[in-house]
Amino acid sequence: MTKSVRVRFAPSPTGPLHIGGVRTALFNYLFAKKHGGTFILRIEDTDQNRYVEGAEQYIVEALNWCHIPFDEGPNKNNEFGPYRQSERKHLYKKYADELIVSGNAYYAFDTADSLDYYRKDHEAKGKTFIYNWHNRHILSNSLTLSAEETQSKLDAGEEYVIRFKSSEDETLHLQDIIRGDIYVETRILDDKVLFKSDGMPTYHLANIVDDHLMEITHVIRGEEWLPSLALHYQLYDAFGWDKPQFAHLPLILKPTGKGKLSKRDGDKLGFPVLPLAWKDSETGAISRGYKEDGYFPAAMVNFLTFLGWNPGTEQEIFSLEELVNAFELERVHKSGARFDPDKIKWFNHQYMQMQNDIELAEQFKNQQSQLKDIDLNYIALVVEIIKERATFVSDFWNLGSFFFEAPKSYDQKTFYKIINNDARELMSELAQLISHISDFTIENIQIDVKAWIGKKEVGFGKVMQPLRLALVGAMQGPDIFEIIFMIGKEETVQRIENLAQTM
RNA sequence: GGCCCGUUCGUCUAUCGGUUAGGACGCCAGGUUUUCAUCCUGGUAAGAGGGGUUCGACUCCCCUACGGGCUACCA
Repeated sequence: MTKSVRVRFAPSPTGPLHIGGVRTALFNYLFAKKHGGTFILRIEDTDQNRYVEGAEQYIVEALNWCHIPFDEGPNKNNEFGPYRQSERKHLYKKYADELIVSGNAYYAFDTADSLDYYRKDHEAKGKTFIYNWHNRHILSNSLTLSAEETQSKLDAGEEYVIRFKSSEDETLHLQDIIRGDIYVETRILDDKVLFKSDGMPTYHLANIVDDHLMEITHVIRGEEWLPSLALHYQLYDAFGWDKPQFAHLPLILKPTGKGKLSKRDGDKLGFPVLPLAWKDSETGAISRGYKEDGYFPAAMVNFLTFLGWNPGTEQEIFSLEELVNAFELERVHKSGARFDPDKIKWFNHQYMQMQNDIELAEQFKNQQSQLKDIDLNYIALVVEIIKERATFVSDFWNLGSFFFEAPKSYDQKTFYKIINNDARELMSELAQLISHISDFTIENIQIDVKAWIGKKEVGFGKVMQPLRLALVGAMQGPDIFEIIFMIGKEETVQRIENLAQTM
């Protein structure tokens, strides 16, 4: 029997999760659900200096808003917990020690200053300083020091780190579900710090230990981790543990220009890069979020899934359930994908059409104070008419304010175009006509008005243009007879008379 | 600089040795709407370059160029 799938999303709480992180979480979720597995949230807060208040809560809220909740994580199904690495602190030292005993790691006493000096010195000579086999024998560590010296330094409470003893001459064969076979020479790898002088493990140690303890079967993470894969392989081997399978996701790139999408791009480029708005506690600056900008979570999830993945068919609109069924890691791309703010808007427009009118009406009502006393069913009828032209609920008011209140002004250009004695007289007559329509249905209004225009032998435009101006205030909006029917006889007559008077 | 990964229309992508290289976003045009938008139809536009392998390469291999990532006691 194969082990049941267990994947984890392991962000570090250094700020709000951005859209790239959301996609990593999403692919983990999709993969887990596709295989009936478990999706775990693990908070990698081993760097106390970069910890940001509220970040963890943000991550949880973002996942929930996207409807990709985790099955195990902080305060949820504690079977493999705790899920914050800071709360697992006591665990890691033992494993680091184990590696020292087995000869796979060693104590290093080099100060940050001295390493800094080496790096700068090498850089000045056009070389790169790498702490590994070629120079560890001349640096200050338990490999160069005698056992007694090392022990006395330790006893004296001198600061130390524990480094992995990377092998000197080995070719590692790494395997990635998305990228296939990768070969790396260990001679160019450095002896990464596993355990920091502050008593915390580094990412590498904590990650491997936790993935092992939490019985993670598939590590799905961003491409930025690919260079670390060699180290992680060596770590698993050093512990004698089975490795999970790995999949490194392509990065999301800026819409234009160079490099990967960063948190700062959003405000700079005029679109959100965050799922939820975030207020920086230091600067007070607020970064917009997809939620607050009016995106439907399902639209964002749909769009995000198609960044670096596709089902191989021409279908683009997928519910989350369909996504789960169709998702395959093997079809994930190797190369980075540029983020396209236009396309996510298009997705939102598509999802708008699938939304329930009453629910949209509720949102609309909550956003627009003018709607406070308007019947929800009437708002829903308006929504039904105007949503096909809308991308966001916030578009509704501009698209259909005239369903709720008379125009406050008239479009100047159109007004001067249609103003003449003819029009004024026509409008007065039209108001009369409409006020006498007894069975006020769209069909009847249309038939009567058109018949009247035909009888008057004036062009349709002569009547329809001022009529639209009277009702809407501008040359835009849905079918005129639909508007007349919606706002009702009295209101229509009133608006036509208003225009006539203004003329 | 070093190491690793990548490279099909402007963008997201299909293609897994034989296709008029398909779809979507955007853009342009036409139609519908006697308005605007939506919508519909059509159009624009691509295999980085050079070598191989092969009867035949977008597809396989190599080189170059370009892009991306990493190169911390950060994740």
